[in-house]
Amino acid sequence: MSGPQLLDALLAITAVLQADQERELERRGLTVPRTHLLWVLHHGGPATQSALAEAIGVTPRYVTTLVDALESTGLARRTSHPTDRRALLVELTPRGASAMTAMASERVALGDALIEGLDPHAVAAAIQVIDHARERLERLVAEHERAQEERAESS
Amino acid sequence: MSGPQLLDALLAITAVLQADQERELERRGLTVPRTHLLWVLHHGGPATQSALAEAIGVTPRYVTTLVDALESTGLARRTSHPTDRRALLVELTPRGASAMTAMASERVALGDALIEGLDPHAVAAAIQVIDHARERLERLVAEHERAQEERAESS
DNA sequence: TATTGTTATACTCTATAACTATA
DNA sequence: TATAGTTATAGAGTATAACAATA
Repeated sequence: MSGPQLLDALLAITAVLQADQERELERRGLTVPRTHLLWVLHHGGPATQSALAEAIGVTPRYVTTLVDALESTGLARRTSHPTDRRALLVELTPRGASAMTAMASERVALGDALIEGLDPHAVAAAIQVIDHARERLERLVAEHERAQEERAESS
Repeated sequence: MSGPQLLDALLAITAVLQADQERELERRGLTVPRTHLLWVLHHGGPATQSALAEAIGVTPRYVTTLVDALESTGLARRTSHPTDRRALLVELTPRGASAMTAMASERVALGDALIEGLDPHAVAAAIQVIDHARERLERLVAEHERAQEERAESS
């Protein structure tokens, strides 16, 4: 009975979060996948384009496009790989690094703002419910995929 | 302290939900905005393209593209408006209607699956926390927008 | 032979501007 | 004059396939 309600509540806040995020990115001249790539560089340091493709879950070809865009706006740059002459290392420029630092602290501020006026215990309990639901969902998805693979094999 | 953790938990489950949804849509040969349009037709009945543009928050031009795609896959169709010869009414085909019915019940099943093993009271409390956070967020966004408009006016 | 990145191509999402038919 | 929808065009997101240089 309350499961669908939880789903509705999650989808509703998700929609607002995404709209807000997109507005913030637009203000900085960024897009979602470009920001995702910068985020990976911010946390993991310089990386090859293949590694970035793997990390953000897109094709290597699309990483080329993303890095082109980030280079042209001065947020990242390509440097040569020290040992593998096929590969390129992508790294943040100082401007890219400071943009990521600013976004990280804005995100913490947003998180704090979200729970203003709420009992910390209630928030902690809600986090547990959400995490539990996510784990259930991940297991369901994994089962679906396994079932589909079996169907594909048998056909 | 726990605000950013709540945000993280929400973003994490959101990512899984979206990935799951996209896989489901792909299985049916649908896309997110096309499904959104079908959903509006399912709940509100036949509508003009302008009304649909308003309802799903895209330009009228893009509704043309979406309806073209839905017509070519046999899920929706255009009919003439009874009184306004400029306008077209878009409606679900029987196939479109049954696809929407199936998706609605799948969504309820997903909601139920999410909370398996959880105390209903805990779920209800979590829903309250999420709704509260959404309302806070909506207010913040509205304030931001007002502030930006003022800045735009004064410049 | 396998891997890194790029050129070529294509489809979906989405917008603005200009236009046609009708109100 | 205003509105409903379409043609024209463009940029972003994203994929596959073919290819070059290097390992």
